[in-house]
Amino acid sequence: MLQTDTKSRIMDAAEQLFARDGFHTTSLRGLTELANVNLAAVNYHFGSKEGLLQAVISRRLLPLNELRRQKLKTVLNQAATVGSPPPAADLLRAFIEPTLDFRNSAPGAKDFIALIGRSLSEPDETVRNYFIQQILPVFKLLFDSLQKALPDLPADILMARLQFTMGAMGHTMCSSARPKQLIPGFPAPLSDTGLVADLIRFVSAGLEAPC
Amino acid sequence: MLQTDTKSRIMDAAEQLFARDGFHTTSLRGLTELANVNLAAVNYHFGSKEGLLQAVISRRLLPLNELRRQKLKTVLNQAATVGSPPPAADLLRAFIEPTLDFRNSAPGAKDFIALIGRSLSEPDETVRNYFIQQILPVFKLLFDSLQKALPDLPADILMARLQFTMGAMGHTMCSSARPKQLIPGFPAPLSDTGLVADLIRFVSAGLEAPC
DNA sequence: AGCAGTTTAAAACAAGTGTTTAAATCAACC
DNA sequence: GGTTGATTTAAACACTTGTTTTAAACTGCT
Repeated sequence: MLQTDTKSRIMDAAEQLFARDGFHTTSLRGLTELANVNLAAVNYHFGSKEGLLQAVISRRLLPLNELRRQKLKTVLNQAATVGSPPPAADLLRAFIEPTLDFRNSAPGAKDFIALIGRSLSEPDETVRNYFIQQILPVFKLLFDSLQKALPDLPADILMARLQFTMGAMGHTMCSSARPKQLIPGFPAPLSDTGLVADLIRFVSAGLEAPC
Repeated sequence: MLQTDTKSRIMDAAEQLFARDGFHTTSLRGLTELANVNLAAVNYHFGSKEGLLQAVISRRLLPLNELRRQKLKTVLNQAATVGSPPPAADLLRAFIEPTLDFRNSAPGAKDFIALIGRSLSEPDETVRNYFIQQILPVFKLLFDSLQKALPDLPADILMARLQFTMGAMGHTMCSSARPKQLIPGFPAPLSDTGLVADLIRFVSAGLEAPC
């Protein structure tokens, strides 16, 4: 067999279609056709469509969050040796930048980032719940670290601003995965790397704004 | 007949359900049951489910965008009389604040804001296209005004930061419509008015960040 | 060879979807 | 009061969905 195994082909196709069309809109018939597998293979390997979703999310989110955690720890350790609070911008970079690096790590990773970016505002709780459940620990680490970085910022305002940050991040991630269409009268969008670099500047300034 | 007319009842129910469950996930059977009308009434009055969506969006978005346009013009006129460029924060407030005022203007308006907030990142183009089409003129006005307010900021970076802004705004709008669930370890969220006030501070600082 | 785990194939299942139809009902007007 | 047009009703249509079932074929391993 030259192709990858059935299970992987299903997950790759799912990642692509869930990201492009959404979870509910994607039909197993279209999915299995794209993956070149039999319709029944999904239920055989993953139990259900929802089981497939969970597998698709876990496959990429676990290593991504682990990468975030490591980078956050590095920033915290560096600050601890110097004896000063960690810079907020460095913490945000540690959380955001892996998302970009990650997108180029695997062929389907870009689709995946769009999927979770969208899940933040999705009406359906299926995707969002799996996502939140997996990101919560590292998000908590980010939150606690930022409280040390910005001790004068009230906790509820920090929380609100992190929500803005997640919104900006999610929106950017999933619209940069869409085919870019020039809107007449507006400038061409930045490159992906430029976009993320400026996103970090944007949210850093926003987080440190007076209140 | 004590109740409002059929057409309005359908639109009210649609607004509520499209916002809560999404456009595709909402079935006409559940919708017409909630509205207390016959199943066929939707196709009779609006031609199709999509026609209903378009009507729901236009009903609220047209006056909302008109309000935004007026407020923007006011800021621009005030700046013109003084002879100085308009302050970026005032422009953003003129664009963002009507969204909040609007939410309290009608019983279903809060649902509606969640609907368009979500549409920004929705995979399906149906909702997003109607939304973008209607908001584009006033968005262009905001963009041009901000270029005057921040003449040193390159156009493509301004565009990117407005994208961040829309992301933060949309995410905030549609998650504040969701039933708030306390997450253990995190502070309780701000009130709606407090959230919008801080959103304006957040994006103002972000827009004016050095680049 | 033989066994177990996989994969395919085709079909059917039960349920849900938007839309259409034709008859019934209602309201208003001459 | 009867007629016309708009509206409502219940039923059916054509189609798609996720899932299950049955059987057959293929895989790698001892």
